[in-house]
Amino acid sequence: MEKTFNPTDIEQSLYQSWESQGYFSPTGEGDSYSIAIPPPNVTGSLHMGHAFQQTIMDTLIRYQRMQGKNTLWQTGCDHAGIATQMVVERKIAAEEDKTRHDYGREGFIDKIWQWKEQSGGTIGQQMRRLGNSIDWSRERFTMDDGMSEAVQEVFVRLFEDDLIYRGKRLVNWDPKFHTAISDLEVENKDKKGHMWHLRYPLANGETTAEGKNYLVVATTRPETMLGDTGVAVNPEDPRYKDLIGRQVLLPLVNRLIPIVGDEHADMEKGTGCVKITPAHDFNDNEVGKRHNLPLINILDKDAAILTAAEVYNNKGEPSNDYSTELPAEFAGLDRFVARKAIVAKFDELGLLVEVKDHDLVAPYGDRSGVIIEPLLTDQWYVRVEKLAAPAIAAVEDGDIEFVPKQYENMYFAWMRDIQDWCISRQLWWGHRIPAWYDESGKVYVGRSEEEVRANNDISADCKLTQDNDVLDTWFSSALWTFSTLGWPKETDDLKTFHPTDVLVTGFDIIFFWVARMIMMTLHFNKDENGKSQVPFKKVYVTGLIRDENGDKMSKSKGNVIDPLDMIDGIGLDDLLEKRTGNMMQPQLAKKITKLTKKEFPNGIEAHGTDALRFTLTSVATTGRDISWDMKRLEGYRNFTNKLWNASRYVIMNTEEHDCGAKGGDMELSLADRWIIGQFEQTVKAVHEAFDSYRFDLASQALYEFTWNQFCDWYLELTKPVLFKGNEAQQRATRHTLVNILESLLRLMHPIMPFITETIWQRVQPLTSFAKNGDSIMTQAFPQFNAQNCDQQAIDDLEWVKQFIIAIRNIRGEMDIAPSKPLPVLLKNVSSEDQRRLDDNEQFLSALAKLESIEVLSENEQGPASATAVIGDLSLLIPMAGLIDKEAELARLDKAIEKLTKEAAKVNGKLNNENFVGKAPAAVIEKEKAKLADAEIALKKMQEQKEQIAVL
RNA sequence: GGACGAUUAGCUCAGUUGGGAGAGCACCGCCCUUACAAGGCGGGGGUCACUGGUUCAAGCCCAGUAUCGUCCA
Repeated sequence: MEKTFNPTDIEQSLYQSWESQGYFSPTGEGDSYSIAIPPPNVTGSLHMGHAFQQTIMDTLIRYQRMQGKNTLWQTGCDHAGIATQMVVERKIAAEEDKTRHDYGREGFIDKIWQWKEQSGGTIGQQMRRLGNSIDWSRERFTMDDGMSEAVQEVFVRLFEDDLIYRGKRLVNWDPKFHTAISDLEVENKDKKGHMWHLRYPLANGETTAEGKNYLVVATTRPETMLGDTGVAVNPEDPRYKDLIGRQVLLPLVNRLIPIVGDEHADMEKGTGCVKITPAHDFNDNEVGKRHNLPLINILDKDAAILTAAEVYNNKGEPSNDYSTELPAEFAGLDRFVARKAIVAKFDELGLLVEVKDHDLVAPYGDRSGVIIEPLLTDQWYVRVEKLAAPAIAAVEDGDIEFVPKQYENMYFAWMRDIQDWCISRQLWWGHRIPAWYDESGKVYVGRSEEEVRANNDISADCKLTQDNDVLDTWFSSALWTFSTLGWPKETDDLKTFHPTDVLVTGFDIIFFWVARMIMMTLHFNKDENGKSQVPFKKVYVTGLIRDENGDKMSKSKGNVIDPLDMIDGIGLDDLLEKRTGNMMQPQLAKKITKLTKKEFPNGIEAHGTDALRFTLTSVATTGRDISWDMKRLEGYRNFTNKLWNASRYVIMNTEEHDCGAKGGDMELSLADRWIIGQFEQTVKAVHEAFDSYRFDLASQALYEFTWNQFCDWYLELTKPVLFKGNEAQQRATRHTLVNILESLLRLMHPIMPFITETIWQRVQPLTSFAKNGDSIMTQAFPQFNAQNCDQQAIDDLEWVKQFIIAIRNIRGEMDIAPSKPLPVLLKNVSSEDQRRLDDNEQFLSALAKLESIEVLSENEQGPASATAVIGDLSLLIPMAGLIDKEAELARLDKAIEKLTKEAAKVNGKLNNENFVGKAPAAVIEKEKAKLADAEIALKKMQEQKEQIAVL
């Protein structure tokens, strides 16, 4: 074996061999266990969130597979409507200087499919680098035929159940992409802006309580005044309440609009008067509904001012309530240009009262980056209320459990205040809405034009046109768990693998996706008893990985770390190119370069997949945010190297020898019996951790055992046996070495697949383990066996450890070289001590590097010595020529002080009548023992101090 | 303004019916000892944000305060 672990040498070829042998597919035997991957975006590339969640999924899958389950990890991509369309539009613009309109709808969609064939597999290749044991043969795509059929079926059935409707409503309009987007795709950001105070003259000679013939409205969006259909004042407001029911004459358009009394107008804020624009503001829309105000749309799809307004009544029907006339001078102006022009006009007319600085929250499209415009458009909606009720119940009743539990609150909060879901998108890439319109605009929904004609008796000469819009990508994602398994067909896969066992995802998409999946699945899937099926029994919610400063990783911040760069390493220049090349905002490049150079002056070293995975599991705590720490990754890379070298030691000492696999006399040492028990405890801890989704605790238990028990103690303890023991002792120790290591590799395999497989191939043949197949992947996971825990061995070895540590401590404190063998004298040796001494002299001598061990007779004082205490036993190392008097006195003082404090604390407790009277007996006993130990040690230390002091 | 979460060692974080305050990294000292210097051995370091309460006993339970974060308005 090489002296250092070199992950790049082994990972790729191992993965290919696993994949080609079909180890990732369900075996068809045993109870089933399935996980549906949250489908990554087809345009995406692997980021830390993917690496994190997929590592956890793979760990679960490998763990369950090794426990004999029929495991399926279902994968695939989602078609990512806007994102994909953008990618291909940018590509044809750059390469051919064409727009999608040059291609036309069908041609453009073909173009996207071509792109998908060529580039859509990127993320899949990257996922392989993580070691994911995914059944690639079942990979799905939300736009493939089967899933499209499922989407269509769901749409039609929901429509038939009156759970889908079409309506004219205010939506989040993205003026760049010309599509509606959902609330969840809107990012609200704090922004510095202004509050304009505009004078609106009162009509019919009315005056305010103060005698003014106008109202002053405060607004952050003056340009929308062209669409105002009312002014709201607070009904309690003494300044204005008498004006409720009167009118103002809207400047520039000379529209008479009513003054309404509404709580929405806050007396404390602004001027207390709020202009109401129901067609361009969500709050105003609500106010408008309450007061039956018409809606006037003044913006086109680019969010530029219309030549003529569109007037609707509050049912969304065209109306003649107001003139559609708008001032010609603003027509065609972009909303922000129009804002300036309108403010200037108000100023010119003497109607601009003042402009104040104002902090506001502006909605941005999360992909386009432009400010979202609330716009009145025809859209399709899912009526969610009815679907939400059973989805809430499923979690309340425990059919679905969130881990950690606290996320259920988040889920309930959202579900109980849920809005209808706008599912139409004005895009070309996606599932086209299966709805057709006749020439009068009447809508028909069906699986095909033929079905629509047949079901509705529409003759062939009547022209039908299909809806131009497509469905929100999340609509198809909501069907993910069951559509990937073949729904609407009743497949064996559905019977075997649905409901899935667990969903692993981030809390940021509980609303987007998790909740919608629950609603859709419950509605469309029933078990054999007719009970609704959940999509998954558990939702394991991971934290969000942030950068080392706790900031969200994003391309624009330039703080993204590519998981593959941590696996393979990357030079500074390449990293800079990656972070600053092809940026949306090139002006940030300089800042990002500086930041990157500071953070990674030498680029990123290679750490290998196993170290990355181990790090990811070890940060999988119950918290919500995880600050990524490169140092931690480095630490775990060192850990893989430690495991590698420990294995190297084991193999060097066993490979050419008799390890007892075929029998032969074996005499287990104390260390052998002890490590076997320690391993058993670790097995137990790992099972508990996996079963409770505490991956951090699992990796901690593995780390602790491997490094601090197996390497630091056990391997050292095998050396005296292997160098000096008899044949039976050597055979027993070799047997323990190879078998513990072999089992440990299986125990670690779910988290670190590559290194464990590589070493296992070398070690397993040396053991008596009866393997099942040629890969560690298909072996049985270790199970806890209480019979392997030998308490006597644990206690004895604990004593041995204490003995050795005590000597080492004196060495360290006294600056005695580790290479210098020391004589040790023992006082107060009990029969138990004597037994332990007799059994373990070799261990003690070797690990504490002792020259001799001598037991003093009862009344023998011994020479001036540095002393350590283990219970009643005193260890003495003669000072002669080795130890400085003052240094030893100082060391004793330090120890005495520590013990005195402890004794005083415990004493205080035991002298408290209330404590002695009320605390459980076991607790009191423990305290008493603690006090006794401290007092004995203290006494000995003090005696020792006196003895040395007189020298 | 509302809801939720956080506050424990220099940093990143564990701490599961209340009973010994922990890990990794960083730090200090010694050491190239035949698995490993990506290492070994030893060591230092915390008023568990603050105030009050419950309890024999509080990092943990309760109430309040402060600061930070996320989402919503």
